[in-house]
Amino acid sequence: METIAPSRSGRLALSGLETHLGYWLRLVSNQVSGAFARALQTRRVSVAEWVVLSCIQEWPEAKPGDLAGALVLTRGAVSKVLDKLERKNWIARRISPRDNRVQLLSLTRQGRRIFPELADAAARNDGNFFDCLDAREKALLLRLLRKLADFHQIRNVPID
Amino acid sequence: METIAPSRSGRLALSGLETHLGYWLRLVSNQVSGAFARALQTRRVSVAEWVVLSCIQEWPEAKPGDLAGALVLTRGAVSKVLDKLERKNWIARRISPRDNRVQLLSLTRQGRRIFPELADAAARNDGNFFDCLDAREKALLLRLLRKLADFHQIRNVPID
DNA sequence: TATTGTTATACTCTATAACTATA
DNA sequence: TATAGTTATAGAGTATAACAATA
Repeated sequence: METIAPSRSGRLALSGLETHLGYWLRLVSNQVSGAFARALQTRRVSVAEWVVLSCIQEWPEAKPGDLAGALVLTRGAVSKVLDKLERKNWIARRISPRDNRVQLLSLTRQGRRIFPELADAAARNDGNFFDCLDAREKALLLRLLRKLADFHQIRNVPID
Repeated sequence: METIAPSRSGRLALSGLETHLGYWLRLVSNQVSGAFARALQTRRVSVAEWVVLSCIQEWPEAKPGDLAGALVLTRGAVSKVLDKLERKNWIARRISPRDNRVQLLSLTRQGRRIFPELADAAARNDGNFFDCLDAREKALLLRLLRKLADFHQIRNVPID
């Protein structure tokens, strides 16, 4: 059987790509996100649903338009995610008393019950992944990431 | 106009999500990847095409099956990316003399000409993004990311 | 029989843009 | 007219599984 040249480390050598910090960031980030997405998938929840649910939990009376802005999604895309969450009976839409065009979103009783379960799964996923770093290293990584986020004024909530 | 509560930093507050390192990793990673994807898009190139092109550049005589393994894609998905690159005349498929089922991939003359241009765009994108960190911080970030990648034995090449 | 690559099909996710209803 | 949310449509990207050629 013919094979491509393996690198010393066991990882396929890609010197061109590997020299970039962005490459490593993507490699590691995709692994964490992928693991979490799979954890959610066993509960038939998409990452977008989880993020939207979190936002509604965090911002009582959030409006679909606000979510679209924060998540950098179209209003149409948000509308569909909300449909899914509503069909699961995790969120409710009610018309704003101040403006009949506007919806105010909230968690239902079921939504408030399921949220901490998913949040725990997220925390466990995060914990498992980063526990190979000691407290100092974690703080360092967080500081560097926040510095990058601040510098580039990243304001949106990442979805995928 | 009604609005959701803004945080001190200007970023929407999401204390539940924000406490996780994975959140910040995803936030920053998505920003770098997104910027690069947009840079590629102006040249009508997808990230998958770029990654596959890089692999073929790096591993002469790479085979589609190897790429599927390295990129964690199905052979069908790889086949389609190769179709696109072949239609652009950037790569060539030739049958292995040792096994008629196997294809050996290579860059065409055009592919060899375009590759450094895209690699430069990648380097510029990376440079711009991380230049707000000094050399020590960059080295530190790289060390932490590689530690995570090593610990979790991440071997695949990230695509999205 | 097993393997390599291709293809038909379906699904998910998202954008664009037209639409409804309010303001 | 402008805005909030919905929906019809289309496109990208990927997986599953059946397929053809070869081993």
